[in-house]
Amino acid sequence: MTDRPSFADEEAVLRRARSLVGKTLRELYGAVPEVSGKGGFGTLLESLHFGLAPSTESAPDFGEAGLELKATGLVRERDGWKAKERLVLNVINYERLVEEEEFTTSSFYRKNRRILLVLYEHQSDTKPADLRVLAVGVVDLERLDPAFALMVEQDWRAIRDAVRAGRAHLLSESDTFLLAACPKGSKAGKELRKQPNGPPAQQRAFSFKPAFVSVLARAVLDQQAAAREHIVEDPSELVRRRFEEVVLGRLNAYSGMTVEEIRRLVDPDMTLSGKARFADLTRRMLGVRSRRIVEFDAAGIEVRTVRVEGSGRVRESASFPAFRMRELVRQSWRDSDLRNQLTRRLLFVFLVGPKDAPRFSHAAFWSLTEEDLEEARRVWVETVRRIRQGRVRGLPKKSFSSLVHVRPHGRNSLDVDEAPDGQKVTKQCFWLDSSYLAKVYAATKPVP
DNA sequence: GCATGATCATGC
DNA sequence: GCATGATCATGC
Repeated sequence: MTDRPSFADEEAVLRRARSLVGKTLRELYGAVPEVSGKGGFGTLLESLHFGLAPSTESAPDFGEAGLELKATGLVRERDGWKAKERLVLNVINYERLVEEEEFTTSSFYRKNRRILLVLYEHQSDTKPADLRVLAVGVVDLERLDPAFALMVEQDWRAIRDAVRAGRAHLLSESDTFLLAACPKGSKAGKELRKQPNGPPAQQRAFSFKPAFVSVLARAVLDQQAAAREHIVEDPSELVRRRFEEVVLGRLNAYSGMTVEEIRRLVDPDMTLSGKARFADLTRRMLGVRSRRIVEFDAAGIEVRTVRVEGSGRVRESASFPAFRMRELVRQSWRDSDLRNQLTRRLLFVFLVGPKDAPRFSHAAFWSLTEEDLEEARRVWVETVRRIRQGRVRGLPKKSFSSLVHVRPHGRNSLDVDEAPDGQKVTKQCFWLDSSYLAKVYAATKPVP
């Protein structure tokens, strides 16, 4: 039994929630119990502000209003607020999940259909009671962008089917797009739970992936980015096919065609000029023109167009956005922009042949392995070390790693970044090595 | 042929 | 006006 205050309805809960906006818990409640660590803010919020006892019930926190309370930290980025982390929802009961047939009657859906989202500004080295609430709002799965609702449902099915197949222990967060099965528990592998058709698996919870939380948060903040296009114009398409099939199907329809043939089909008016011309073409193959794609933003998908020479060799490495050295040295690997980029799902589009007239080969989704990430960490750590030492003209180059290296990425040599010690060098970024791209090409190339 | 440094065209 | 995605240019 839990001791629950009764909020008569949604409006009563929301009134209570809105009184938080712009404040910290210490401002509202004075001396508060000392809590720390992850979830500290959420724990205080439940007990102090809403009078909820800790609960592991399968029903939402506010039964009458049908609202599940969740808090999430945001950080301010150049182009708006971004979620600091994934939003962890209910723990997955593998044995129950495999029995579930319909999404809308699932325990996940019943618990999380409507979430009361409390957004606070994340500050490192700040006690939970001193974090400031930015906004509150309701995230209702039924009222989301219809494509999102269907993508969440598809992700739920993918996770369920993996558990049905006895693969709960192999679930990875990169298997899905918006909703993931994330490890949950003290230390990886320590908290094992039974799964019906396979070996004991680490405890996992359903979670919204960070990019999706950012989208949800910006909707609550009413700061949705403008001028964005959908890949899926008719959401019913997602009733029949999985999102990745829609994306790959759309691209792979052009397999074997030259870029000129594709250009005539997708947009005869476009000129194939500029260094990013094949990336421009890729967007039109997907049916959009804008660089901002709603579904890709929400799923954190990064598209990279890669040209492969006839021999299977890739000449150019793939760049990531330029970094600022002063920001880089303040980050930890765990929270770094590079790790964030590399744990996203990558969508590679391979063009084969001479640079003036290549043919589209195929497109494939790709995720880096834990081993790859460990190598990226090594490069990142060394980069930070050298910047701190003032060796900003000698950052890890291609010969340092066959996965990731550092190279200039400015508009020209006058486009500079300032090191912590004041030295100025051309803006730099991390690059994913061309030899790695060649490996991905070989691994994903369809067998003729 | 390759590593490294520099830059282009576009769109946000 | 700048970031972005990608290619170009140079020198060994």
